[in-house]
Amino acid sequence: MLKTTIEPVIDRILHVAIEVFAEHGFRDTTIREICKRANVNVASINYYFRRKEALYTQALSFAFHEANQLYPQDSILNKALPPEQRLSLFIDNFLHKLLDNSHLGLHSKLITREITDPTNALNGIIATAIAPQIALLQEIIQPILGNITNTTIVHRCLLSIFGQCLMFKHSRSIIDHLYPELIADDLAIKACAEHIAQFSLIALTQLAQQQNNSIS
Amino acid sequence: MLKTTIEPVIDRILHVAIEVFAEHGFRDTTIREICKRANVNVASINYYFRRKEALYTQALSFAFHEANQLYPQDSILNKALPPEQRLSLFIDNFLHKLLDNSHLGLHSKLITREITDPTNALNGIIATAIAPQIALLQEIIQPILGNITNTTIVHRCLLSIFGQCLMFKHSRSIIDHLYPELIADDLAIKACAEHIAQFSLIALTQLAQQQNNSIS
DNA sequence: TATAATTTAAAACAACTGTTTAATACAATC
DNA sequence: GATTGTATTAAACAGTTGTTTTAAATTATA
Repeated sequence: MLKTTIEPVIDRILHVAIEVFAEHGFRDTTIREICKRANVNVASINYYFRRKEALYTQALSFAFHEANQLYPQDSILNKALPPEQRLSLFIDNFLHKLLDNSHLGLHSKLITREITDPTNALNGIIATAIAPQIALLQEIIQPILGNITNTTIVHRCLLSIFGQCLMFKHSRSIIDHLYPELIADDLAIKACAEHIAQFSLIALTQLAQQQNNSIS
Repeated sequence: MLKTTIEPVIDRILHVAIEVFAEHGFRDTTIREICKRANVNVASINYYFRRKEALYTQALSFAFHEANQLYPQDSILNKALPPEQRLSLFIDNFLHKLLDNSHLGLHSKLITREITDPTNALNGIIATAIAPQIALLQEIIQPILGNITNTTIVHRCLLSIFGQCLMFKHSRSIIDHLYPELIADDLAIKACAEHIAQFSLIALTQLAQQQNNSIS
């Protein structure tokens, strides 16, 4: 008897799991729902993954891996570029990752869920996926901040930038309701990314300048 | 037989409900857990509130009401104050509301949950509680933005400011993990509020100035 | 082909869920 | 004091959950 796809059962389960976990979260996702969509028996989950939690953890790793492949950061990593440009590229890349409406959108939704309502998997995610991104942004803005080396201040600036981006993801329900035109299409998203980059660059530059003035 | 408190049963249920809903979210909260903590029979919920959803809705309204009472915005509403000062006050008020560690912290957690993972109650909350706050911030920053009247740009600026604040709530798990010193105590929170105010004010002012230059 | 290992399937299990029932206790009113 | 409306209780109901069992089918191996 032919299956609906040639895709191996275990991959089919993982793909569907990302989908359903993203939609309903870990606790509200039922194994039976995943099995129904993946067209496999409930016992298969236990056979391949032992427990629901193990399936969830594997789905998360898979999501990160795929997200990094679909939105590469090569140009951002290029240290030869001026920091202002790298900042723009970083924000644009990050925002598009967050607001992706394709299959990948499920990934960022899954990760967002893990941040706002953590499970045991969060620590691993912070270490392997989130911390490196923060470190990258810090490396980018440090030259802009110039003489500002106080870590607390730098951290606050990092959060200011990430906060502006994540707003579009974490408070999506409100934006959809009040300002849907802001994220209507790819062009609108690009404009938002440019706004955040401009808004942040102005602030960072001016903060650095004020620091210089206070020293001299 | 004496009850553990003199507080009426219905109030006891509501208070405990806020607590448990904030901890576990609507769907993961069980009526039995609420009843256990409130020391009432499971049938009492049905007796007083008919359905779990009705209890949730009432708990949400109650949370907003209490939050507004504990963190009044009188000074912010004073239109005689300069907009720069009102902006600082607004951000400080908002951030303290978000990061309150007392009983009220449960309220903002409950509301945050509703934003990131909406139920049917969201529409009502946006209309009665969220939209007015956004309108207030818009009223405050409009004078700073000066000639910038393009609504899309204004909306993006609003989101930039709210995003910086909400970062501390929505991504609390990450901040607790990586930068716990940023929100260690009331003083640290106040410093964060000042940072956000300064960061935003610089950007808003400069954006307005650039607009003026491009016109002339 | 015969045997073993792997994969799928249906059904059952035990625990938990929101909600309802039916019976009782309590309070106020007549 | 009997009666009425309110409040509380324990138990049951019907449905769902993660997980396991047991058996059948499929595939690989000898």
